[in-house]
Amino acid sequence: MKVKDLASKVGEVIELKGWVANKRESKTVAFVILRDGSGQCQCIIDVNNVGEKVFNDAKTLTLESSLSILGKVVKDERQVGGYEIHATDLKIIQVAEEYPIAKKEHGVDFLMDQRHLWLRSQRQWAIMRIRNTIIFGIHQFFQKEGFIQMDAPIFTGNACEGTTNLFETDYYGQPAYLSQSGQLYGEAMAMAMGKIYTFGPTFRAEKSKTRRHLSEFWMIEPEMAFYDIFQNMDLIESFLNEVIQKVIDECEVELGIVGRDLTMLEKSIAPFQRLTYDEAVEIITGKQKVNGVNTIDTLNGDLKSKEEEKAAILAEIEEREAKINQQGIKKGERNFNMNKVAQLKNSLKDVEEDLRNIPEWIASATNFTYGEDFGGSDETVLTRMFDTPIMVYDWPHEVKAFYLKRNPEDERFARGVDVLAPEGYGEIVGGGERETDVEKVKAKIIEHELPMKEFEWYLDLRRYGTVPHSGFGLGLERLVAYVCKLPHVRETIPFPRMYGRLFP
RNA sequence: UCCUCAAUAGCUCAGCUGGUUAGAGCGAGUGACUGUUAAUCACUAGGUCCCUGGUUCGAGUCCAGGUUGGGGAGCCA
Repeated sequence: MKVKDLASKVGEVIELKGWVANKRESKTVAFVILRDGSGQCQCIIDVNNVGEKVFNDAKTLTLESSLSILGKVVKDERQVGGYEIHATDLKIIQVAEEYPIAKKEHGVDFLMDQRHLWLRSQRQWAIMRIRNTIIFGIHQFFQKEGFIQMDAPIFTGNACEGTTNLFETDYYGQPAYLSQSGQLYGEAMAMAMGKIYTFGPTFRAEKSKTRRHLSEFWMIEPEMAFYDIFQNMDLIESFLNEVIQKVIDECEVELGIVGRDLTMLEKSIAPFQRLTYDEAVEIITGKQKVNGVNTIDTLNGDLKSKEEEKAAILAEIEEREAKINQQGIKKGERNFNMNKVAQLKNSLKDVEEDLRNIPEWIASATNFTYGEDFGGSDETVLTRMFDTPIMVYDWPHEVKAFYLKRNPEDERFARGVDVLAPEGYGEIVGGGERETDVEKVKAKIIEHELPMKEFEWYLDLRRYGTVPHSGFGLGLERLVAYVCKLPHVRETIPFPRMYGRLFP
């Protein structure tokens, strides 16, 4: 019996197995919040129903102790989930040692050290379930569309985008790298199957300490024969729309737990804004208005509202500190206010960081040099102007990967496309149409100073029945972070691997 | 690799311009109270103030170097 199925068992006596998520006790009655992986439910252990012995056992329960409870399901609107259990019996499996994660705010480093336990907390539980729904939704979408799932190798000899951010391993005496993309292999498979997608881990040794980088992350890379860049963009659009819609439909409870504001997420299910690089640059630099406003004015407006927000937080801190210092204040109320102040101070730090950043974004946007790739702040500035994801295509070929096709109308541009998620989440998809002409690919390999010999097999794909083809790569963790509106990708994967962290 | 901020009790943090035996809350333990939802009351036990060196009569506090972590840049998904 699982907590999620209680609705169908009202009035019956059932057994639940799980862990103590929380406990409150008094002389004659104890309240145990039991979590079983499917949800949480309050169990009432009344000495009059279970007897002295069982009640005394219940009193020994600590946080995260494991147990099974027998009891009657009772509907109670006050409870999370709407039901509670009136226990008739209880079997303790283990009384847990003192649990390190308390019911309070913790620091990131501490929580990361306790990741194996942190996963049990409600918020992490919700994120992992949303991740699962997204993964399943991705497979469903591609399978429905007739794609064949393929597994690209993880050891690879090809360093397709330079070796600086590759993990090198010893492969029977020769260097092998951990894959940073399965795309080249995906192209080969697409020539065999028509439409394929990879779904696997990728590794990048970037010594990045930012909210959107991991050293090990999961990437989904579809590759389609006979698709041009515009068909590619159509696919990206319907793909993301369907996956996000599935999460909205199926993860209402989980999205509620992570505190996701659905209005923005719902707005993103729509045709995406499509901009060429040139158009995007015009908007970033403020020369082109969007709905009557330009980026500079928008950012200055943001600056103003952040300042108001800061003032409001400061006022609330002052108010609550005054309350704390009042004579004769109840201890509980005092603690409550102290906790609030601690939270407020944290949000103050965030607001102050925004206040420092926004002027820098304005400066970086106004001074943007045509021809360069977008930086993190440029992406933020651009996405700030729209509610839906943005697809930027036709990039200056110098800043893009060697395998991208040039725009036949204008050779200055490569047919790459980046999808930028709203709300500051930046690039979640990178893709494009691939070069089909063997000589042009060769020229690019030379330009990028890549070892030609190792790419001979890739060139074969152009020698034997080359066709127009396109594909893209989606970063799973970035998508999860965006869907959940998390401040950092480290919470989107069970055991994040990033610069400076290998354990647990 | 660069810029920037931080490191004090198991946890979250105070500790002002260097000055006796370093504080609070949470958590833990004990007892009382209670159909409770991080909000009752009291008591108790918890510290190599990250490391090394320096300045000083005196360093948690100042300086230098290091270590670890946060945020960001670059690069990317």
